[in-house]
Amino acid sequence: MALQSAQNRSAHSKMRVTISDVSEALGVTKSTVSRALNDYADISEATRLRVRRMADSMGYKPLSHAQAIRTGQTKSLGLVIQMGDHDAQRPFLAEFLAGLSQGASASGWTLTIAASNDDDTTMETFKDIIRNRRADGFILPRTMVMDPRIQLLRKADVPFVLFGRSPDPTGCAWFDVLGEEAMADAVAHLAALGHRKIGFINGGMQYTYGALRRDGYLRALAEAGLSPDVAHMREGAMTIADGASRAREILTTPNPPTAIVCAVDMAALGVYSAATELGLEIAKDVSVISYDGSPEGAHASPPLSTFAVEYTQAGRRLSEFLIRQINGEAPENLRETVKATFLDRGSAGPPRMTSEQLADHLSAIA
Amino acid sequence: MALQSAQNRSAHSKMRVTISDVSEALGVTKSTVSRALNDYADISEATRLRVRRMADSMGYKPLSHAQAIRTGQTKSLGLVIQMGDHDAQRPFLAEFLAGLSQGASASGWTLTIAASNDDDTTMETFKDIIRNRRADGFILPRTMVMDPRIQLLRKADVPFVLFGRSPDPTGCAWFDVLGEEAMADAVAHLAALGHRKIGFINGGMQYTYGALRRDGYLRALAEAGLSPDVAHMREGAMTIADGASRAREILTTPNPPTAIVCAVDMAALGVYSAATELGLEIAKDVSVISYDGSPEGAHASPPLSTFAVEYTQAGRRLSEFLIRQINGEAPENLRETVKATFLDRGSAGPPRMTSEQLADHLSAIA
DNA sequence: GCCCTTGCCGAAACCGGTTTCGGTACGCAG
DNA sequence: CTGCGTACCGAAACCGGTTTCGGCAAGGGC
Repeated sequence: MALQSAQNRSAHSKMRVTISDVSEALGVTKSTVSRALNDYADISEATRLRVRRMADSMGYKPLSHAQAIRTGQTKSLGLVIQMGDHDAQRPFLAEFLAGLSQGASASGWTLTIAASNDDDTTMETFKDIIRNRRADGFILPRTMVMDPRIQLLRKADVPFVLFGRSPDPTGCAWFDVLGEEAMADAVAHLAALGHRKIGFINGGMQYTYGALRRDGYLRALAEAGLSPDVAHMREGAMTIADGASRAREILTTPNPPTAIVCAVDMAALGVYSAATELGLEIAKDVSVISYDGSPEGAHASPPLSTFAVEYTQAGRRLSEFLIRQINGEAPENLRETVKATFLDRGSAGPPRMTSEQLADHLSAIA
Repeated sequence: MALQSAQNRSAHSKMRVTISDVSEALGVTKSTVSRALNDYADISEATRLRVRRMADSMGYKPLSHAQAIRTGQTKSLGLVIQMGDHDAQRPFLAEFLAGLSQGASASGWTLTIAASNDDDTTMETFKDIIRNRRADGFILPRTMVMDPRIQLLRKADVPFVLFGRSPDPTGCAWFDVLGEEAMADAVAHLAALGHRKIGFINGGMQYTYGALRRDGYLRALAEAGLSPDVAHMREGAMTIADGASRAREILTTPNPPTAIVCAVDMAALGVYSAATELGLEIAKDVSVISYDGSPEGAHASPPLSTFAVEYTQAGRRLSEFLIRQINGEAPENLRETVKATFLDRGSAGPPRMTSEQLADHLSAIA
């Protein structure tokens, strides 16, 4: 009945129920309702309960915009997608967004997104969102070693969480997948299969994962008693074309590796095409293990063995962390890393030839 | 100087400049400033200009949340991503979002997105966003023949635009790509190459594009003087697996087609795997033309000939249309369709064998 | 010269919340 | 019985805008 009277109060039949509706139904002032719902100390437990119940039964939910003008909090998380970026992240975007959205809406928050083309507009986009208070904090995917976004948000004192880690962790919360562990596991796996020369094609070194994955590769190499060979190491491969050219260089060295570890799936698919071009068979002549768990890899032949990242989980944790940070928790306590899960799909096998035989085979074909 | 005084007014040095700052700087009331900026008729041209200039020079921009509580308009567009959906749309999501974001921010609007898993939560998500006024209107991708989203939004009287057309167009604005034209062009192209039997693998018939693309296929077949054969037509193929099983069925009929038109790229990639499995060579034994322009198709071998859709443009137009509709324009005037652009990448060639020879070849192998 | 529009702007209410400031009632000590 | 602190809630200001209402002055018709 209280509900009905509230609904009939206005000419609009389908009006929202406001805080005044609740307060009138209870015979108290809106300030009491507000403070009761926001757990102020000067509200008696009995009143708090009465208000809670009535608000629930009437289906009252405060309008976030109305709150925002006083509190300054929009209850929305910002995400700026950089389009100029290599298309490496695109296949995962849907999952990532789903995770972010889930984590946000679990606390009644929403997700505000913007896209930008180049780096300049990216920073302007951030500034614009901050100025107009369209978001209370930001999720920063693809953390870079020198990240202008971090600098900007630090200076503006706006909360943010990283998908990735940072070399300067002060005041940074993050969620990340241990790419270095994956690279190390990949090397160990290949060494156990009998490979003695294992190459490495890294991704962009401007990202913080670059150094991490390289170190993981080098560490596992050492642990396997193998020595690194700079002739078999390349970096900056984010696309299929990148991976193909790097692989061609590596495989045509005098002592080519019989296996290649890739930091990103796209580069691995480039290795596939380079191998085909050179007359080599993946998993037999040259083994490949990669990282990302992208669907394209599953459809390649042979299917690409790769370390899969759960982007939905990452998104969920990131928005949760960001909300908690906005609500006052220390960013240092909001850090989590998880391991990637290895999908052994068949692109890595025991070496059919030694490095020498492989070199002979290649020169014979050419 | 006006700017400085405004900034120094508060203890917070980096406060936004509010409407009061502007009005004080001009010696008028905020109501005058508000009406001047909103083009009210009872403001003299001289005053309007003075206000405009001062607002610009001070960098004043109204806070959308503050406006929202009076006007009810959030100045944000809603998009609900359905994750349960087939992964067909994922590769394009980034471009689509970028377009939406561009179109929105061009008018100072933002994009609020949410993800949902199943159909039930989708509708709840819509209701939730409407109730809490997180968006003023919605973009509906993947229009369905019986679309519960349209029903809901119609009843709630919330503006929306379709990415796709609707069988019940009353009150609907849309942007769409002419898939039927693409299918027709594909058939004509294949017929010109000499194909006499051309199969068709359609996508989901619950979507409005299903009937359209089928009709386009049938129309072009008739125009080429060819008769349709139900044995060579399948539907409901949205994934690689779907396409593969449909292709297997079609190619193992007594008089198999020498070419197959696919409504979606994923299905076409399924045709690839079925063909490989059957010992057939794409573009030689069986030609394929598809639709979507997905990146996966470009990396297949041979690269997939497909009709590409410009998702960025689609997104841009859609948010533009939606904003204009929210601002009062009639949805009937906000409709646009464009043609897809054919990317001839080599998966369609002249038939190496006739249908009969193909059938013999297949039975010989088996 | 007077009245009545019309143009233009200020004053104040309003939107839906939050927060500050007092004031009342009560319990308890002196 | 009085004084005082405390628990609890109402009144009102406030956030940053929009919108209604009314009033003043200039202009036009008679």
